[in-house]
Amino acid sequence: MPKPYRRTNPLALAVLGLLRERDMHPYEMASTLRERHQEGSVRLTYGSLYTVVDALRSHGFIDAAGTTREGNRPERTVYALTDTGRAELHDWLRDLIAVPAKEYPRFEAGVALIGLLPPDEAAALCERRATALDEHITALDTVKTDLAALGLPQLARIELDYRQAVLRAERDWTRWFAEAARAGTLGGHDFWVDLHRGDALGHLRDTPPTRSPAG
Amino acid sequence: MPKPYRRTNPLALAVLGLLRERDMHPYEMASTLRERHQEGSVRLTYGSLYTVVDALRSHGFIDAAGTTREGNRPERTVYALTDTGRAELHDWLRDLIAVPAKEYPRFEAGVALIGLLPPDEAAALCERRATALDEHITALDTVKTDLAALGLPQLARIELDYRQAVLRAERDWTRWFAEAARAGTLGGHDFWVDLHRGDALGHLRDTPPTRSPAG
DNA sequence: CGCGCTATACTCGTGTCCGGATATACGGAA
DNA sequence: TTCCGTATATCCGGACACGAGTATAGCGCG
Repeated sequence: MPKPYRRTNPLALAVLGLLRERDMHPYEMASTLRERHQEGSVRLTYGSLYTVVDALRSHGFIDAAGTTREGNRPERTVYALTDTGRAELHDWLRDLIAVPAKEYPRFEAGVALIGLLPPDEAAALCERRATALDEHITALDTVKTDLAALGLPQLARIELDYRQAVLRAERDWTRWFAEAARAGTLGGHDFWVDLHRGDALGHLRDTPPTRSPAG
Repeated sequence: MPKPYRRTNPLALAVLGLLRERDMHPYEMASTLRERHQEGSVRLTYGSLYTVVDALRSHGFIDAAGTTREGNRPERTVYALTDTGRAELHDWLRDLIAVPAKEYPRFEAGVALIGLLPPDEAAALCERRATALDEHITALDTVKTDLAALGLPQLARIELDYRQAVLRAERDWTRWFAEAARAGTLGGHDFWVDLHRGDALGHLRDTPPTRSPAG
């Protein structure tokens, strides 16, 4: 009774996707992912890669297809996709796309506590963030034109379009918030200001009145 | 030489934020977070909570302020924020807001591999997702009006505004993609269709021509 | 008045993640 | 020739996450 596979690390999905094309050894998977700029959408670390490959093997989704050795280099184990592995890939992918999973972006945790900082500092930090996001977005533009120059069609770099769309929304919201915090137009602004009165040194108050600024 | 704190789990940030208000024992932190609907922006599980609290203590950010016991219930350890803890909270929060961290949303990994599914199936799945996102967004609307009815100002639920803004962008992109996939207007569409010719049963091809549809 | 349900308050074990260490090969410069 | 940086290829240990388990308390209901 092998316990069901938990589909945690998306790197495992990428591995299945690669093996659908051809047999590979782990290091080759990593280089191929890098070559295709997939490390932008899937977190890739060697430690995780070998853990994940082993988990997939123990669940029967991939098979060791043999080992090779070149000279005195460490032995390489080449893996191949099994039929259940192919089914798993298909199934996982469908699920990933059709059903939005709850994500916990770090910035959202920060926003929930942003009342702990004084309004003008919060605004300044958000402006910094918005600028950084702008740079990120234009950087993705150059990546896109680079890949287009290599002859890759839009479909082959579609996740960049997605990322840009989300980044733009993030930037717009952040900039809106910075302006609203400066202008004092947010509901609860007076309370926010009161909380940080006499907070010139920038450290946080000891005992806020009644309830948290964020709750 | 205590190794530097790595600021991994945002739950630790939330814990520091709570202790800034008043001393608490872990279970109380959990209930307070739930009460304030913060579990929407910070992942909260008991296992992690106790791990995180212990890590914060071992780094000197919080202190055991004493233990209490009611009747024969298990002993409760109450924690208090230290000065370094207060500084850490402030610093972490500033960093979280000003510097966008690379995130790896699961959907992006799926989008990168979406060429592995035939166009019409991909479109159908994306439409399902877009509908689910619509429901999510309206659900957040009711949460917002509920909290407003309780007298909480906008600032106290600002992270809901943020989440909605991002969800809307996600939904719009997803719907745009579904339509483009159906209409065949994406760059590389012919190639995409060819890949899945004769794929009526929905399983994936064995050997795709030359290169992956996503690479 | 005893039965089951929910709330309180942790604890533990297993699985996962990942930074850094290890070891060889190879090409070019000094 | 030897040194050094980079590419090849994997593994290990410890930190981390979290579901599931444990145990008591209190309350409502028949």
